[in-house]
Amino acid sequence: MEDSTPKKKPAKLPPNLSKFEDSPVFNFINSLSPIKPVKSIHITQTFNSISFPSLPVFTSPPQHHFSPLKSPKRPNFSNPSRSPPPVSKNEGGAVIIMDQLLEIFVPEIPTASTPVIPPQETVDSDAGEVVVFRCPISTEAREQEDEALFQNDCVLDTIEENKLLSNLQSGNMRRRCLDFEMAGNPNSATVEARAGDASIPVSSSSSSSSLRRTLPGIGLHLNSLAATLKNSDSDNLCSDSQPSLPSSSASIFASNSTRDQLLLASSTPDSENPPQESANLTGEELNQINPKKNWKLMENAGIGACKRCNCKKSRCLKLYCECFAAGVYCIEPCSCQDCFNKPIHEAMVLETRRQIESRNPLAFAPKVIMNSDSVSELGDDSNKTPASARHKRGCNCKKSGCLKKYCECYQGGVGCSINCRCEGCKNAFGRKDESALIGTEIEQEEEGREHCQKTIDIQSDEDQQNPSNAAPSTPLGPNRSLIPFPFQLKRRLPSFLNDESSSRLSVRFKLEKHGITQTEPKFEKTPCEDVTPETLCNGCPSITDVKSVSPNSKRVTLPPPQADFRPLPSTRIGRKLILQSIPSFPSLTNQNSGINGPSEL
DNA sequence: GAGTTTGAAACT
DNA sequence: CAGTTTCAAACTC
Repeated sequence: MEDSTPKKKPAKLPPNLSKFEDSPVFNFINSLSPIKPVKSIHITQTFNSISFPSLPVFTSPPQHHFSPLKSPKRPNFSNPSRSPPPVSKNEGGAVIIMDQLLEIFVPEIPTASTPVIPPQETVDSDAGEVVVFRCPISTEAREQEDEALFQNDCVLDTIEENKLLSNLQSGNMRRRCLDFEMAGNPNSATVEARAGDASIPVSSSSSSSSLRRTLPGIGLHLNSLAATLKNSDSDNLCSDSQPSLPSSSASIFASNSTRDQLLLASSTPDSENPPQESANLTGEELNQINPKKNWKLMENAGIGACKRCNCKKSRCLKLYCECFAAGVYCIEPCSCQDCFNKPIHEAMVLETRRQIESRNPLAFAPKVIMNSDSVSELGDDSNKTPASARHKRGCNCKKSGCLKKYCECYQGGVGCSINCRCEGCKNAFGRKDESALIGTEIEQEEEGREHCQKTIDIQSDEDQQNPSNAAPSTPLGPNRSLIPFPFQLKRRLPSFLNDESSSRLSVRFKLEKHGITQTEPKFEKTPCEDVTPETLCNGCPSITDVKSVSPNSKRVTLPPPQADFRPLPSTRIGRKLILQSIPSFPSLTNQNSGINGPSEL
């Protein structure tokens, strides 16, 4: 890490900086701040860097890329996690996420077998940096293996594939986010490539090996996988689902950010390891050749993760622009005019972002926030609508009845809350009036339920003890269980880890798989319903995306409401909303093995 | 694909 | 803080 860091800094940082660092004042500040300034600053020029300053909560979307929600399409992806992870969390989270991501690709592989990412570099550095530098090492090897396994798995299990696909889909966003970050990162060739133009093709032109270097492997990897899968299964899975799914832009954002990190991390490794590329790239290469085509395919597949804006007057420098709001650069597929949201205009983008944040520090925060309690619930079922998830500000719908994507709550896959000023709310995910009922009573009631559920989960957990179950601690578990993790991890790792939720996740997934778990009433009709299985829906998110960034953003990602799952009104209602901006306390204490990454960290 | 509707974002 | 305008996504045809 350090090696790379120094290189970067000199270039970007003013000469004076070093002096400052040495100054007593600087040292003092350093001692006070948990975050190490130097590294973090540098990580990349991405938005994130900027965002950090503002609020921990917001790791800016771009950075971690965490801009989960926006990717509206990805919402599914991101599972709502509980609390917004503080910036510091991200660091640890990043590592974890990586693992999980890998796992996603290689669902079957037992975590234990895989070497864990070396914790070394991590701790202090920013999430961004950490990710970048670290991942390369352990990740690659692992990734390759995973890939191979993955392919095999694909053949074996269709369902699994679907899920994977969904994940991959979300990957689009990641990739973009990744790109975005990359832009900031001097090291990445990608940036330059993009800088010239958003044209993705850049990568395509280069040879496969070169491509690797140029493009972040993960992003490509995801794309390729998606493409590959699509051919086989994707059609089945996503095509329909996506459209219907409410994309939570906000959630997407959050998820995105997380994803981005993942991508970034993974990407780095790829670049370093050309060899892997070949393996992964089969699909990729194809994609690169026809970026547009790929894009289209992905969209069709429901991958929708990729956001495309169509801005004409905002120059993509206002929140009107979904890309900008999500913390990602506009890319070729965008139909925007006079776009300034490109790496070449990074300074402007950052400045604008800064201004917006100055006006509204939460502007780039995930729009959908999770209730602290929700994690356990949601975490289990990625598919299900997070009971406690709610839109940060609430909507103001007058005519849509909160039943269309005009409504941010609906779009985010969450119910309306007392914060909403909507009229005639009919939000399928939860009406405002329902939330109004929120009371301690309900909460208690709910808790009772949860308690029961936990008991069940625990039991099941015990019963199923397998490697995968071990999963409780590790994301590696079954494919399904894995999927949700990445999102959750993003922002709230700490709290997340503490919960049993992680363990429950795996278990629950299994149960669901067997049809054992479902207790919740079915949702009337959610977008995803028709098509699919929960997972898919989640994946499809129109995105989860999260448009953004704050730690929350990660959380933001809400799974699109699932047909099968509808949180009981009581459930949702009962929860208190926690402003994500406030970082949850990292509860490192219990971390069990819950998650590989964290535990190791 | 063009036009309309809608509600968030931005502005006053 | 409220009202108005601008904007682009979502939606409809």
